[in-house]
Order: sequence, then C-alpha cells, then structure tokens
Amino acid sequence: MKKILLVEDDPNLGLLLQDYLQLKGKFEVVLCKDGEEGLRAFTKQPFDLLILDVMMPRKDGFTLGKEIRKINEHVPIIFATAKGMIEDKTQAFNLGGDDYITKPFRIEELLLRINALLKRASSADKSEEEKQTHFKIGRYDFDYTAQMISAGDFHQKLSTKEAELLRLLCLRKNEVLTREEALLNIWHDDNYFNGRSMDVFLSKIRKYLKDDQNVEIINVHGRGYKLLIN
Amino acid sequence: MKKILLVEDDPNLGLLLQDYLQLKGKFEVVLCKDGEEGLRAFTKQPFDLLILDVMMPRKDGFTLGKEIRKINEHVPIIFATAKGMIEDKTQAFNLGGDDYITKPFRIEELLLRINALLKRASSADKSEEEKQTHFKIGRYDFDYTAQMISAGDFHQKLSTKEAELLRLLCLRKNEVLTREEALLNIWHDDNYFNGRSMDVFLSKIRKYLKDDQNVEIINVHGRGYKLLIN
DNA sequence: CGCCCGATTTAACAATTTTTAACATATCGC
DNA sequence: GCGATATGTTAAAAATTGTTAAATCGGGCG
Repeated sequence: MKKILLVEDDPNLGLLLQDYLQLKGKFEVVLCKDGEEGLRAFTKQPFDLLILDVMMPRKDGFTLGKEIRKINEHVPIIFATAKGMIEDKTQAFNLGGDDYITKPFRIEELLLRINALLKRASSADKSEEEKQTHFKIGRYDFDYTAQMISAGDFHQKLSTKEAELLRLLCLRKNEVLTREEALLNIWHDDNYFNGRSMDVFLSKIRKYLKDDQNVEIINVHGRGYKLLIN
Repeated sequence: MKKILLVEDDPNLGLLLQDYLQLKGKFEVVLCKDGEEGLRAFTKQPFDLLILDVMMPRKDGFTLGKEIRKINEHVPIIFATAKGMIEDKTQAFNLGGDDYITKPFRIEELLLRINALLKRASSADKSEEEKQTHFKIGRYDFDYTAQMISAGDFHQKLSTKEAELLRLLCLRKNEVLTREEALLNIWHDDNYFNGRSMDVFLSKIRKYLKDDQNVEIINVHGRGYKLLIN
C-alpha cells in the first residue's frame, strides 16, 4: 500500500482529502498542518508521494519542497497552488518530474495525477526483465501486451489471466515459477480456490502450446511449474 | 498546422481576414458566410479554433456558438462583436474560456488573441501529459478538442463522452486504462450504471476504429482496457 | 407549450472470462 | 500398496463485458 504525505493547513480540506484518498485511492495518508511538521514527518518515515499546499503559514510548500529535494531527489511531489502562482515558481520543480494542481480542483483530478505520478515513478525503477513484453516460445511468438500467441498465420488470443500467467512462466523459463509467486502476482492472494483456478489456466495454456513438441510446462510437485523450451 | 473556422458575412472583411491569417498566422482558414453554413462545416471537419461574427443574417454568432457548444465543449471560440453588445451576452460564454473582440479591431489584435487562446487551450493548468490534444491512432488522426476522428477525407464527429474516453485510452495507449480511472475522470462517479454506460461508449468507439486492423481496444478482465496500436 | 433531435442512460440479451465444482490422475512418505 | 495431498481436466456456475435497442433527457424551434 502506497504511503502519501499530505501537507495542508486548512483542516477542512486536509481531512476531506485524507479520507477520500484513503477510501478511494487505497493509500495510507499522513496529514500535516504546516511545512515544519511536514518536514519532520518526512524525515521520520518513507513516503511514496508528497502533496504540498503552497500557501501555508510557517513554511510554504515551495520552500518545503526544496528542502525535501535536498534529502530525496526522486520522490514525486504534487504542489497545490492557487491560480496565477504557477508560471515562475514551478519552473524550478517541473524539471524533477513533479506536478502541480491549481486550486480549486476536483478531487478525482488529484487522484488521477497521483496515479500518473506513481506509475511513472514505479515504471522507472522496474527492472529491465519486467518490462519485457515479447517472448519467443519454441515456434510461437507471445505478445503479452496484445495478449496473443502467434506462429506463422496462426493466432490465438489469450485472456488476461492466461497472458499474465504465461508471462510469468516466460520470465522464469527453464526455472521454477512457484505457485505462491504466481498467485500473489496475478491473484494478489494465495488461497485454495485461486490455486485451483490457476490449475485451470495452466491446462488451457498447455492446450495452446501443444503443437510444439519442444515446448512443455512441467509441474514441480509441491513447488510450482517450469516452462521448458527445447 | 492549426485549422480555423471563420464565419463572417461581410465578404470583404472575410476574405481579408482569411488571407491575413493564412499568411501571417500560418493557419488553415475555412471561411463561411453565415451561421448555417458555419454549423455544417463544423460538423464535417475538425477545427482548432472558431471565429464567429456575431451580427449575421440567418443565424447570428451567439446562436451558432451555443449550438456548437452543445456538440463540443472544448473548442475555443472568439466572438467578433460590435461595441456595446458585449456585457450581457458574452457572460454565458466567458465561463467556457472563450474570448471576444469588438469591431472594428486591428487585425494584429485578433492574431494575438488567437495565439493566446490556442496556447491556453493546450497548456492551461494541466500537467504535461494531459495537454495533448492530437493523437495518431493507426491510420486515424484524433483531434480531442475538435472531437473528431479523421483519416484522409474521412471525418467522424465524436460526442463529448466519446472523445473523452478515447483521449484517456490514447494517454494510456498500450497500457491498461482502469475502469475506475475512466469513470472518475469522465463521469466523476464510479457506479454500476456509469460502468454500463461506458461499455456502450466503448462499443461505439470500436466501431469508429474498426477499419484499421492495427488498432484494437482490448479488455483486461476486471481491470479495464488497453488501446493497442500495431 | 409540444415536438424533434442528438446525446446519454437504461435495459435486455449475447458472448467471454473467471471461478467453482466434480472427478480423474499423479506424487509423496510411509 | 496405502492414504493424504497435489495436480490435470472438463464442465457448470458466476461475474464481467459486448452489443443493440429502447427510454430518457435537455436544448432549440415552431
């Protein structure tokens, strides 16, 4: 669960945002009522994203942002600013891949930006291997994004779960993909029923790949599966 | 190159403006001589900006503007009005971020406002990613502001919701646009009926794009949609 | 006002995807 | 080999999505 630091001096707005982001956004939100408090919170625990009100007593949002940048170069920041304050000041920050939003704003709009920034941040630190979307499986080509297996003019569309499972197998090809890893990755919960569901998908995927004798998904009893190629 | 629709009944002024804007402004300018003709042109092809004379026979500029706003919420409009006509009437429009200019005006003044509006439309207070208004979708061009899909001389007008949904898909192309994100963004409320409504729009958009085999909107079961290009 | 029109929503039904259930088979420790 | 557990396969049930048509809404116009 992602953790957000929200620094906003207006308690009405602050609490509203906190509630909304916790409920709708499924985030853990720490609320601070001024810049000083915000800085203390930031030094004490890690956050995935910061939302800083610009107009605040004691320490304004831009100042706080600059201080935080000295401690952490990468954490994404969203500045909430009144109209007109934008042009000059934000320039300093826009380089860092941060964002700003002008008050008043729709709360859905804020959620959108949060997700966009978090996504950008997380895709940046994904390992090369996890970005791979095309796989060669014997004589088949598997396009994870398009959810499609092809071989010559043969095309087989895959459902989302089929594609996700096959992708994990490919990433671990010739090694064991544990049932637990697959379940946590795709179903986000390792329980009996999800396990049985996965078995059904394994069965389907094997059917799709049955025409190439050099491709096989074998079971490693009690541990998981291995995609063997050649 | 930006495309402007100019609706002006005085042929002298109309041709003069058209020439000037094409030469100095580097715009493509379509000239219509009354409101009816203007509305027809607007529904047939995409425009980045409209200049409407207010005093016109058959259908005046304000009426035309209102009708156009019904079909398209976003395209920027400049009204050319005689002195004194301004205060009351324009109020209805000023909300939409439109502009007006009083006749007689210096032509440089008009050019200035055009550029200001175009810039505002594209940069307002939005984050980098959200500024984009033109998208290439396979062999189609999608103009979000004009709410129009084009390919060669084929033009398909989109409703507001259609355009917003397609825009979100474009912003996330080849990635998942979650149902929740789309619903919060466009409907501002994620519930069963809005979800079903969205499904209907998806279906429509797929029809518009069906003639390019390289373009596909696939479902990611339980999560959302992916716009695949190539 | 009542009518028309297009945009959107609601409803109905079809198709697809995923889960659950049922039963068959395999593996392991003993 | 035997019982317990794990896996393979198929089919039915449940949930989600696709599509089409009808109902509704709201603005313009006579």
